[in-house]
Amino acid sequence: MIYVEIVLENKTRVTDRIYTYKVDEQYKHDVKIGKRVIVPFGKGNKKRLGIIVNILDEVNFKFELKYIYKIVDKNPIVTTDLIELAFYMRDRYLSDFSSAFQTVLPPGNWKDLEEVYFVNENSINDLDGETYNFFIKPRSYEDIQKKYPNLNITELLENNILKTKYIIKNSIKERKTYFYEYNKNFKLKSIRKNAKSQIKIIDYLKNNGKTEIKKLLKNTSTSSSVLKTLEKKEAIIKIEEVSYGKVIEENEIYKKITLNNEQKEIFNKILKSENNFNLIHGVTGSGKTEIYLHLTEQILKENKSVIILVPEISLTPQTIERFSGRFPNQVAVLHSKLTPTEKLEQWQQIENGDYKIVVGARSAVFAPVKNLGLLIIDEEHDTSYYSEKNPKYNTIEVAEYRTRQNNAKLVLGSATPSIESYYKAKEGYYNLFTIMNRATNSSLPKVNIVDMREELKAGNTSIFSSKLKEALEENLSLGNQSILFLNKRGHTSYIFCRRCGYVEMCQHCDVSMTYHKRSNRLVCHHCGRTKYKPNICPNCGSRYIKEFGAGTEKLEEECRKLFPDANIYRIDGDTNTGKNTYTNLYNKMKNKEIDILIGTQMITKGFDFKDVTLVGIVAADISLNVGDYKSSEKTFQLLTQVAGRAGRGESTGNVFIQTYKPGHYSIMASKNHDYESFYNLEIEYRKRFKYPPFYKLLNIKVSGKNRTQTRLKLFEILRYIQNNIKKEKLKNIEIIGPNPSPVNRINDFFRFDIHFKFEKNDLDFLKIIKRVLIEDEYKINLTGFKLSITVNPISFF
DNA sequence: AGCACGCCGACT
DNA sequence: GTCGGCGTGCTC
Repeated sequence: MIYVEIVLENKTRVTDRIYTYKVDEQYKHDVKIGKRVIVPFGKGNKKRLGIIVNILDEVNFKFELKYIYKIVDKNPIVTTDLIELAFYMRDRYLSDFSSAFQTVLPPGNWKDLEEVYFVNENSINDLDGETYNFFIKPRSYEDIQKKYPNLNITELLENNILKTKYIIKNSIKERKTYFYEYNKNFKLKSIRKNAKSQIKIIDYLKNNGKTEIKKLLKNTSTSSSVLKTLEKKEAIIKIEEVSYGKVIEENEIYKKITLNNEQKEIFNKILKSENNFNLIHGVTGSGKTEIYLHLTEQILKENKSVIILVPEISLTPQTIERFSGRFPNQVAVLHSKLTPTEKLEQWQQIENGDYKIVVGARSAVFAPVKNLGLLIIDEEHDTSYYSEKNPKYNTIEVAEYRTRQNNAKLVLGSATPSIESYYKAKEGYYNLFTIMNRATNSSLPKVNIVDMREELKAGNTSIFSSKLKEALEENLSLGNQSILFLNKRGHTSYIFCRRCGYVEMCQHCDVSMTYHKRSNRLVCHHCGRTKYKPNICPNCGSRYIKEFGAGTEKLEEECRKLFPDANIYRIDGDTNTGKNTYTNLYNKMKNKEIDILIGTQMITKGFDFKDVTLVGIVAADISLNVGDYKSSEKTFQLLTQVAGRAGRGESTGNVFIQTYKPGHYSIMASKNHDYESFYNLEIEYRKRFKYPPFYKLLNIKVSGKNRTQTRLKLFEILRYIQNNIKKEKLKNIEIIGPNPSPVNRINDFFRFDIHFKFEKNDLDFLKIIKRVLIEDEYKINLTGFKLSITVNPISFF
């Protein structure tokens, strides 16, 4: 007897485990790991979709197992490597099986089952014509109820007039094309001489071979009924082929550039090194992309595949052009703007080996390439590499796992590496390569810091400092382009004093307090302490203390007032809706139809605007005061990236950073283009306050309709965890909470958090969490509650 | 999450 | 005597 272990398509935590089924003799040779199966499940033997993850010869169960109902796939739809990866993710990120598998399976293949009813061909006389025709196409129960509410389906099934089968709900259909081919074994004599059309078709197919139906009918000017006749006579054979739409336009060739000595050295070292993990720290414009392209070329020569990941936001036509322009017709693209069908088609073509290069956003790390040889993560510091949905994976860790599986090279690149990655490089876990100079010989921009407190003292309360205003005026008169950057995000804003720059901080934690509009209170997300919003500044006594939050829209308004003759263009989440927004923007910039471009993060990635000579960062403090352990890092990265947009052409760029905290180290370091000194300060802070990379973080969030009960539920969970920590004598685990979540209520659900800090190598702690919350050792009743676990959240709160 | 089972009250 | 409300417990 053969047994299979399967993972079910699932919505609940409770049934989220592996189930074992028997395999009937008739399917014995058909079972393979990675195929989907339909199985009877539960007391009602309701049919469920599952995927085979293991095949066994013997098992030891105290009860009788059930037989699988049916095998869905002819061939496995996922490789064992990727199944292994799904298991790894469930373990590492404490997610459920179902969503861990969702990420590695082809898009749209892991959904609910639906039972459909269709007619038995032999019973044509048992139904009236209309009903019979209705049931030629398989119909769902609801569709039948709508059309024929009084039809007795059960009786029709019993009498074998209707049959049923299971389909996957809303699954994506393959695009199919049909061809005809001449059957060589056909005896021509059986065609009558006066059958002109038939002969015409046969002659055509004999001369031209396999032909698509449309083309065949057009070129022979015949009708499809003739084809039907010939098909019946078996003179011609119908062939069905899956066809694919194109996602990438034919691009201009992107010329190969010879690497300079610095780039060449890195290229060679990456290829030769024993260590497969690499980090390239190169200033903006240092030519990292060119190194990627050369590496890709080399790996392709070795007949291996390449995955290139870029942040979703920078997956602009310009980025895609570079790769598809250098490697025409070899590049697949995966990102969120594709339709489900396009996604599936790209996926299938990658799986077929039609494409050896995949460019995509984070989920492309799971692309089913054959023989992975190189995985590149560009802008590796970007937060979009953290998944916010289950499994809440870190793309870099997954990439490490996948490249290790395939003995492939991993290359991370950034102008501002994340503290974690740079630390790993310094520890020797990654090879570290540093490029200090721009490849194009253009120099790094000159960065000016504007102290906004001085502006206020001088009586300037507008968004623009006088220095930035003057610089904009001058740049406009010279006919050059400018970018204004304002990163307005989040719904809660902080409170600060416009006169002295004072920001309300928590007295017990080193973070700024967040203003909650609803309760008109300031809350510390760290310890949960609150206080009233002050009306006068506790530091200087001024009344200029207030909620901060001017967005890009306001900025645009002010800008138009100030420069009525300039061409001003704004791009942010609100304006970036259409498919061609990026292309339009790019062309407008290139044609100099825009003088001042206003935008959020969007404009900082994936674009090279050669003629931009001035960049103004309107409010550098926004990301600094979010009250998170990563806020300094984020600010430094953002400022450096935005500043890097300036002066990529021949003339030197100018950058103005407006801030109320001119002395802050992340602002100082970005002014001086000094990553190293920023890193040295930041890593000390991380060490002292037990943050990554020295400690790991874990967040448990529970939400529920009732405030008190939700809070108590979290205390109950914590109690089990604490007992285990005590039992196993684990040390150095810091517990913060349960506290209300930053946004305490969403959709009438109250949310509470517990945060843990634990030593980075303490796997025992993770095992405790797994036992308590995933394997459910204590049978914690969570009906009515939602539970969410995040391992290594990017933002602690 | 579903679904079946079972125990209790209301109604024929 | 039996129909159905919903609380409880299980799913290979």
